Amino acid sequence: MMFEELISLAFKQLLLGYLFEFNAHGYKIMKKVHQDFYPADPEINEGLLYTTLKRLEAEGLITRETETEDRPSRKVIHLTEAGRQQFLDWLMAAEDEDGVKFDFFYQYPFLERCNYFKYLDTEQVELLINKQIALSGQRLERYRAARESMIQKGVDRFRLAIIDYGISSEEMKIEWLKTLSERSAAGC
Amino acid sequence: MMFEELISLAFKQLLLGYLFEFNAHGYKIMKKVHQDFYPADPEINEGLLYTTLKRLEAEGLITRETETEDRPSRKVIHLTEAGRQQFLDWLMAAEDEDGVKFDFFYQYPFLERCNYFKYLDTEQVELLINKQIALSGQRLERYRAARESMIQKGVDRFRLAIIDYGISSEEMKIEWLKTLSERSAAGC
DNA sequence: CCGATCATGTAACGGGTTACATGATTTC
DNA sequence: GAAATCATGTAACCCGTTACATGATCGG
Repeated sequence: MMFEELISLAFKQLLLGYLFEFNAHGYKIMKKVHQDFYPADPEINEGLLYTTLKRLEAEGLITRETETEDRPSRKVIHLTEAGRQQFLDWLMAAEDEDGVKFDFFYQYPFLERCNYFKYLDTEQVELLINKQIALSGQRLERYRAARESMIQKGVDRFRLAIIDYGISSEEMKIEWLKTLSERSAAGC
Repeated sequence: MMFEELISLAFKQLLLGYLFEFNAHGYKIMKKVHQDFYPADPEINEGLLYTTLKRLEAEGLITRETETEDRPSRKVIHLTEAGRQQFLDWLMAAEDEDGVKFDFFYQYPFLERCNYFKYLDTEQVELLINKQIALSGQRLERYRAARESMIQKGVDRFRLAIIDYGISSEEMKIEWLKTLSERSAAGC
């Protein structure tokens, strides 16, 4: 069968996760992905979706059956046992390192700019920092609202913990940005 | 000239940043990138480097002059005025949002797994959490060591702030992981 | 002189984005 | 019957990875 060492990549894993929880057809998944991650409404990205589904089918991780009863003829997807197993293997894997030395550097794009702030004058730096504080504040609001709606929907404690991570992360950023602002002002 | 809306992507921007600070040839940059980001010693990735340099030259952001004096014939790179300007434009840009709703979700791969922890039993979850705590602890040590060497090298306060962000980030993660562990244990 | 390092490059391939094509069904 | 939405797909392109090719020079 030979697909054991196909490294589980981002989108593929996302699909397996969705399909582990419910059976659906492509369009439905697309809608849900965008509802979960994107605020935009054109609901694009059929490209990756259908090509990845084709690949998953070829790898024997899913099956797709055309539903002729429903008029627009959708293809209902089912996880195969191999697919289920591969998802669980990923879930229980303890390793997720990829060898990058300072991964946090890429996690927050602002840091890339910060790297060169010595070439800017204090006012410009102050402006950029304040912009970031505002952005983090906006994200905090969004995350807190999301947390509330998650509680009302009754999501499990692990998923709630994820949004808590997001909140802590933004709070930490804001604190760090304020310290940075002080340090920047003090150094001239 | 027409290259104004070429969105500045990760590696391209990294190169412009390096070249803003010093003139160098490809091989030297490659060494430095790996020294800064990768612990491995095979020092691979010529592919992206030289193709990107070619692209930057075609875009008029750099010039390359072959140094015939030095024997292995290196090509010394210089940022053009357009290149310098594009770097500064990026540096002073206040926007870095890309529309992803919960970007932090992708920032920490563990969260993707956490999303499905309700399907695992408490011991397995505990195991995975402890592994993450250990990993964060290792990173913390590395970052703190890096901070010390940065101080000794006399890097500017903004670059020091970047490593401080990394340290805060890992400390926050560890705290969050411990809370998660408690919550996980309490829920059964 | 042999291996390590310096130095520059090409080619194949991968996931992901963007844009387009197609057609059925629902809604107004 | 026109517009919106449902539903599936292809094709071109881009960044980045992996692997390979080439050759000069330096240290043992």
